[in-house]
Amino acid sequence: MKPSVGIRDVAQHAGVSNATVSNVLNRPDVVAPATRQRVLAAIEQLGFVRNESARQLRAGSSRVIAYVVLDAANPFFTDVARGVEDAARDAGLALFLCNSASDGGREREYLELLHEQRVEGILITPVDAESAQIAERGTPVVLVDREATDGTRCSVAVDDVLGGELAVTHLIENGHTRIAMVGGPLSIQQVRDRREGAVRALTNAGLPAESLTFLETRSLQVAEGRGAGERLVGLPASRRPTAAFCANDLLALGLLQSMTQQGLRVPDDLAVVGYDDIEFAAAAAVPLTSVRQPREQLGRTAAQLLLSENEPDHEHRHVKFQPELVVRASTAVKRRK
Amino acid sequence: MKPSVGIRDVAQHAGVSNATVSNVLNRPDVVAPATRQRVLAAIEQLGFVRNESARQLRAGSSRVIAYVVLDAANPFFTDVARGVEDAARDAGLALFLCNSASDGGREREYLELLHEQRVEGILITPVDAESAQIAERGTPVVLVDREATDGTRCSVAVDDVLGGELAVTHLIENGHTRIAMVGGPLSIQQVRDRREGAVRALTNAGLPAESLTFLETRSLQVAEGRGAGERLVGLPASRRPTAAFCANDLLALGLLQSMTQQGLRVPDDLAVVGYDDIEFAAAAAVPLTSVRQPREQLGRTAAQLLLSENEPDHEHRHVKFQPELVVRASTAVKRRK
DNA sequence: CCTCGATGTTGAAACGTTTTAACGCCTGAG
DNA sequence: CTCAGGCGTTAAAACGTTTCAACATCGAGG
Repeated sequence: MKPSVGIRDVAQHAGVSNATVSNVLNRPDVVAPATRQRVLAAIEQLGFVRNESARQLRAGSSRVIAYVVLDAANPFFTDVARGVEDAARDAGLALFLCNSASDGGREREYLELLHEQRVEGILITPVDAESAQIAERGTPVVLVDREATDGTRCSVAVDDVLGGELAVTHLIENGHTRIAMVGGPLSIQQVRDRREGAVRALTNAGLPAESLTFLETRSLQVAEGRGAGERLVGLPASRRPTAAFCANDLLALGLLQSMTQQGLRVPDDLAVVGYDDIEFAAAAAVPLTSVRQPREQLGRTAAQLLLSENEPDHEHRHVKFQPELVVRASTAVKRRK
Repeated sequence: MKPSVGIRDVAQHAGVSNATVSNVLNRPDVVAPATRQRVLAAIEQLGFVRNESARQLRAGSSRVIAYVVLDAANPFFTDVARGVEDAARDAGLALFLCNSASDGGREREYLELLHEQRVEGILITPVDAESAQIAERGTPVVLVDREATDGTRCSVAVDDVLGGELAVTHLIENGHTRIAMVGGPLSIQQVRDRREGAVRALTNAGLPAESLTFLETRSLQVAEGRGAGERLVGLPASRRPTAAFCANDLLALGLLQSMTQQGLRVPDDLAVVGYDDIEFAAAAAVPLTSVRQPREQLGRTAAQLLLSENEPDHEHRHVKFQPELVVRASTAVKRRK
């Protein structure tokens, strides 16, 4: 069933030593063309596949990096992953994606496995602050979309406070004064930062911090956005916000849907701003104003930082990108009729 | 920097032989409790991490399966992956996700790497029919969302002809007779099958096959759906379809957006049916009628089939699931005003 | 007191590569 | 004719585990 043809079978078949076969595989230029041909033919004929475990055991390096992602179903992360993969390919590395699905247990298991596999490096968007304290075990680790609090590793993040400020400032400029923020849970650093930015925008405009109605959700999924929409509409008209800032686009899409179902118009009855600018934001029936993060660049930079880890004079760095507001129909200024 | 503490360092530190350490790791019950404690303490103290390469080299098995996915950014595939991972976890295996991004070259590279890594098995949604002919190299391979034409491997698929038939029959029952199908490229088997189903539905209803306007797209992305929408609206009113069947939900979402932008109402001016029933389909501003595939079950079954591959009396099987129509607002019957 | 089986532990041989230093051969210079 | 140097090839030693047969140790049964 599995004859498991090895390098020495190939060697024997080609009438050379196994060292020569190894050379053909790793330094083709060093072996005479004639011999090389003979060896390649033997490889083809026997269906030989190099055993990466043995190779790695001896050679040390694995040619693989991994990205442990928080939620593989969130388009934001798949876009980041695309950036990671591009950078990895440029460096001749393959990328394995692991999905922790916001589960600390899974995350730990994958980290353990990846360490054991001796991957070249690990990128991770950790489930929570605790799990970010992953013990250093010899494999370089870079935090993605989180800021490393201590100086023990590199991190790549986006300025979420600024993002929140951009979003809410935009709403204020459009004449809104009663604004809601939808997001949660507050255990997520991002949500806290974005809210802080929102409050700062209000303060800058001379508005009281209380004019921000905070609707906390249990997760950042579409369904939660729908729920928030219902809560919003249930508020007494005098206190009901005229605009909502959502902590991510999935929530915003849910909110949007909820509005439409309840017979309210976006942006006329409620302006909506999302966060992440995922592809579906632009594709929504009412295209969503959103705070764009440089997703692919985030991934690409994280990968590059990871690769620089084993340079001799490596210093851990914390890169922070600036977000950018993308204005679309969901916050168009109310038409005077 | 990397002292690389091995099993024998642990052994020495605990005053036992390396065989005992190995036993603690793999058969804890066989070693005396006292010794076990001592060894575990040494492991902890030295920060030992088992070298999986060496383990695998000797032991043969890798405790990992991989899923080579066609497009990691398509929610359909991430849902399938979720099913795969659940099944893998139940079997004590980890899942590595690899993204071929519809690129035959990447796909080949990943397959090569995975073979070399000696993963326990590979699940793959191949880029095209050719690449489905992956040479058997000792690692079990199962096709996902594709039907294996030859009997050399297992496959898990969904009846796409039936799916197309369900979709278009529904439209016909709602009174539509001029129907468009949006999808492509036709090199994708799924698209061909779904079209075949659409035609069959028309035939069953006694309508001519020509009443199906086929709008071919270059990919199954949102942007292509928007483009198709513009082409559709550009048709002379007499020939313009009153309903559209899209080969997947991404196209349908694009089409939907295009309609709204052009001031047409869904479903009043154009009824729309999608395919896959991804989460965003229900969350769209006009909730999308769609053909649901048992995504997670697809993944789960594929994984189970893969695991059964190394049973002694294994026979390659081809599982085919039935799709199901989910009716939502995008095909609500036109209200008589 | 001897034997036996059970229980725990160990030494050494794999596993399939990569790598290093050495080897033989050939060519051209002296 | 000798010798230095280049080139292609090779034997053998790693790499860090797992596994297996063998080995102590001990208590019980004869």
